[in-house]
Amino acid sequence: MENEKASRATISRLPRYLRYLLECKRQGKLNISSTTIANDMQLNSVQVRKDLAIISSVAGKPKLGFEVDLLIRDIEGYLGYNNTSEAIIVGVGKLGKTLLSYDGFKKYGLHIVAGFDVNPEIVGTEINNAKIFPFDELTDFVKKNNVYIGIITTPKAVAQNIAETMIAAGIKAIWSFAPCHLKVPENIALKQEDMASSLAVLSKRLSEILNNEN
Amino acid sequence: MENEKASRATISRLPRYLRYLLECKRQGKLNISSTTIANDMQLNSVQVRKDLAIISSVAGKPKLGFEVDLLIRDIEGYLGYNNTSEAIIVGVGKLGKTLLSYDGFKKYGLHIVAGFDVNPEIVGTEINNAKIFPFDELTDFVKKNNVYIGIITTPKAVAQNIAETMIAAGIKAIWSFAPCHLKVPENIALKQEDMASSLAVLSKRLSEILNNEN
DNA sequence: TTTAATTTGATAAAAATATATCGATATTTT
DNA sequence: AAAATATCGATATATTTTTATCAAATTAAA
Repeated sequence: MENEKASRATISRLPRYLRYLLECKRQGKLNISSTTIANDMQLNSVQVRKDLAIISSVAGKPKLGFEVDLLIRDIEGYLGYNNTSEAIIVGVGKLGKTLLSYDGFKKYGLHIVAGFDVNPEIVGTEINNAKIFPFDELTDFVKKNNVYIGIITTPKAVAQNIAETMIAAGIKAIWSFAPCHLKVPENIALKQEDMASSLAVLSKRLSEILNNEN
Repeated sequence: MENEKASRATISRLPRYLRYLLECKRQGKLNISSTTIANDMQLNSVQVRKDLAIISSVAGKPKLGFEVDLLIRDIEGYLGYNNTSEAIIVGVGKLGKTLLSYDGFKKYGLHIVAGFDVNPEIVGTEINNAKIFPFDELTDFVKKNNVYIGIITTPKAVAQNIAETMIAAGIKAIWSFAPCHLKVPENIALKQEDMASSLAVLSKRLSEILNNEN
């Protein structure tokens, strides 16, 4: 269907387009132009058109723009928001609990079906319909339930180990919130949230701004 | 001192270098080569040398590499980890509490000094030495205490409004965890954590992997 | 002391990403 | 019905970021 493959940058913008388009729909807009999208989202309009062309074959009409509903359909389809995939989470501390009880994931087609932890006080409880199991049972669970996505919210000391256990059990995609760099084989998808990175970028920008003002 | 300015990509890698170098130091290594760093961190060695050259004037010695201590000193200095800056957080729900009680920020030179919320049950409490105030008092607090960094962990419906209140009060850098795009003037630093983006990239990679294997 | 090995740092090339230009086209206005 | 206008989509250009190449330099080994 589409020739060119979406770049990482394009993919990371798609959820933003989707949010924007859903808001348009809510406001009753039937059509939207790439120029308008670009203005509102602080992007370049050529970029918007290219991004949309890559994941959708819907053609925009001069003077009118694109049909909102069709774009929503195509982005959701492309991102797989329609068919949910299951995930497990390891480390049911503060952050783990927060993610477990976050309902927004549903929208993104993600369903956290179980948590794992070593703390006996937490094991056996249930958060948002997900049972918390002892860490030992991870391998069995993953194999039995064919889960491909693993989320890591543990202290850094154990994160690498957990990643390896996950991979051995059959996990193919790891989303890590542990403050350390994980090493995984090439055929494993890995996305690491790094607060230190984000903060570095932010505070560097801040110091530029403060310097400019004085 | 340094001619070329660090790119956003370079800056975001610096905390990772630092973590790695601190580990080297812990292991008693005095020197480290860019080749070794690159191997261990799964980067390109040229990139490592360039990154380091931009933020440090320390010269690497052929056959030995760079002096670990000096690199640590320069990265920490560049990132401002020595002089901590204060921040406030708005939205003391699950995520807000998690961030408030996260001790790791200290290392990054960030100190969350107060929280703000509208929920009367939370207002008046204290988390990790930070008092929680009614949202109304934000402007006063920011002005009196000369705080420049604001963290947003509220539902999306109110996030844009809060950003604007922050900016009006004097906040210059906003770190947002709200699942929506914020619009701010150019002279405000903004870093938005977007879980939907991350997840999109991850699950797209996953589907590539799964497709390749079948 | 000479040789071999390894790393740096400068420069060049490549890849990825973002932006600019412009003719063609559909809609609205005149 | 014709003209004006806004938008698309194709192509070209620019910028940013990453990776490759290689001579010069330094250390350790022979």
